[in-house]
Amino acid sequence: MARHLITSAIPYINGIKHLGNLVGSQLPADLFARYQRARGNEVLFLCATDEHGTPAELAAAKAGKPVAEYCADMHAIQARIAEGFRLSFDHFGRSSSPQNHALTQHFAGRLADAGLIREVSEKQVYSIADGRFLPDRYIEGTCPNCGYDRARGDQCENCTKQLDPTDLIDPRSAVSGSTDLEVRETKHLYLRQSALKEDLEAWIDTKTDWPVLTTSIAKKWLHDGDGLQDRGITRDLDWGIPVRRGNEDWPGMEGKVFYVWFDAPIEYIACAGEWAEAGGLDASAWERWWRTDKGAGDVRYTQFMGKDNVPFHTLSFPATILGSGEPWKMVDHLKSFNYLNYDGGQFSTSQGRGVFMDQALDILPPDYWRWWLLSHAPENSDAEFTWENFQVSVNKDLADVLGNFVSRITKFCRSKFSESVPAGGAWGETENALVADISARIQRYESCLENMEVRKSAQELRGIWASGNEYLQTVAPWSTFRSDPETAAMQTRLGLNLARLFGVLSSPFIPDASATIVSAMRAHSPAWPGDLTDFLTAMEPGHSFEVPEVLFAKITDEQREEWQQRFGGTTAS
RNA sequence: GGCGUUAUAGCUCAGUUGGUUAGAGCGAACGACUCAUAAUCGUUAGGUCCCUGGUUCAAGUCCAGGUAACGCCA
Repeated sequence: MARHLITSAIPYINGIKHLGNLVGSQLPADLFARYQRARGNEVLFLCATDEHGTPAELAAAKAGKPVAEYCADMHAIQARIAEGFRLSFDHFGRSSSPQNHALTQHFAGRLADAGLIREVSEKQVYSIADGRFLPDRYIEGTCPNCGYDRARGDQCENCTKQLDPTDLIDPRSAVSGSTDLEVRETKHLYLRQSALKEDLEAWIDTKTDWPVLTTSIAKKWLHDGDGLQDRGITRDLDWGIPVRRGNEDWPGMEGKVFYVWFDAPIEYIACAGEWAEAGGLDASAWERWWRTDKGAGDVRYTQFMGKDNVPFHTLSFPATILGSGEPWKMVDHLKSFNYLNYDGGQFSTSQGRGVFMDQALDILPPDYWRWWLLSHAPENSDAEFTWENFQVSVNKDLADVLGNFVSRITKFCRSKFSESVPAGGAWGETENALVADISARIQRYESCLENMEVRKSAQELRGIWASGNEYLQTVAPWSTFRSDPETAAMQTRLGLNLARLFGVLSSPFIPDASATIVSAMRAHSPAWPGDLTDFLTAMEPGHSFEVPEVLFAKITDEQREEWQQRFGGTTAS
């Protein structure tokens, strides 16, 4: 039995993510996890919320809540939505967990011991009224270049000129509007990524099976300009993981926290600790997934993420792990996704443009979204969501091809025979050919899923559903029935068994509908098909079933138009 | 301004290391069926593979230049 460690990029805490975020990491990771479990493999599937940093603090302030409370609330909301989409995390953790505090401090200590941390003194803008240092983009002022009065400390978005906060005329805090600012000297820790460049490159060179997109991004960062740059791992904030060197204080670093990019990926590991704790297990339970010296040698680790996250996962996080000198499990395969656009533009939180995860679940069941998103996943290039395409795809694939198949075969059997599998007749050439055809299709389906070819696997699955309709159309039991009821019974029996097969095979994509089909067939948690002839004769004559409710109601033109309107945003096209 | 990605049928997209007549689904037209969610099944029609030039016996595929869209960075 293979062992799969699977992680999805961890979503940031401030707000609800849109469909593009969902299809870029969590959803395909869930597909893979569900498939591997269905094949009987051992899976640990982890995700969490990324909770530290300035945006979280500001969002909390805006909501009028203490940041810890805000994060706890938002974590609960994101967890509920994830459940709504049937994301089957073994644990949905939090980067603010005690486990992550301890582990992040541990890594920092190890890196310091290895001589991979250096201290840097730098000048940053301090807001006296806010009582805090301000990151560049939270300082506003007048652009010295074009006179735009709302330029940010990192860049003027009017003339795009790159700025330093000290360049701004009449700078003020974007948090409070206060102009009572001063430049203060502050000390920070930097991870000497440059010293690990050779190790990182050697490691990446071993990953010959990674997509070109992934390795080329990594190589670019390794070689661009002066090569891989050292990176600050601390910040002057209140909310975060206090800077400590392992279990000890870090002189000079009092009151500072680790920078969110440093602690967030470590949460992948810490999350396994949270999972063990939640299940009442001891440390060995999670260490056998993460420590190659404690049983993780046979683990295959796959990460899912959007393309913007690739540098962190190919360089920064591996630098942390390699630099520690400890035997942590490193990623084996890294599946990255492009972006999903919304109706000719980008999803936009500020403009309310596009569909967000909570809204999606308000209007339709999760299977609709899962099917469309996965069958149109932005694997090779950016993809496009349009309501017309969504309506047509979902109606055709789910309602007409799959839903109607289950409906027609169960209703036919009920009207001509009864609500149990009919007896009589024997397979002929057509049936044997069908089994051979579907066997080949299943093999392709499995191989696509194994290789995480998301779109292709959806196509294969759809083809399997369609073969059921082709069969019924060819043998036409409704005609056969008049002259040869025995043969019609055999054809109907096979049709019912096909419905059960589709239920089982579809579970990674559309878990709810799959469960409905399987339970309507009164097939109790059937295993993934092995020998197809056996599988398609499993429901024997006399086995009772029920005719399920309509599996997928169609999306009407009225609904589509209403949603198009509602989610078009303030600058609707 | 630099870098990167993309450009294939009306739409959404496949096209492996260059190798006959460029594929799928949807949409369209026509036909079959009438068990079923006006569903299904079959057939057909649609392409100057963005443009120009080059390499080659052979280019959607490789190279150069251009155009357009998008993204990232300084």
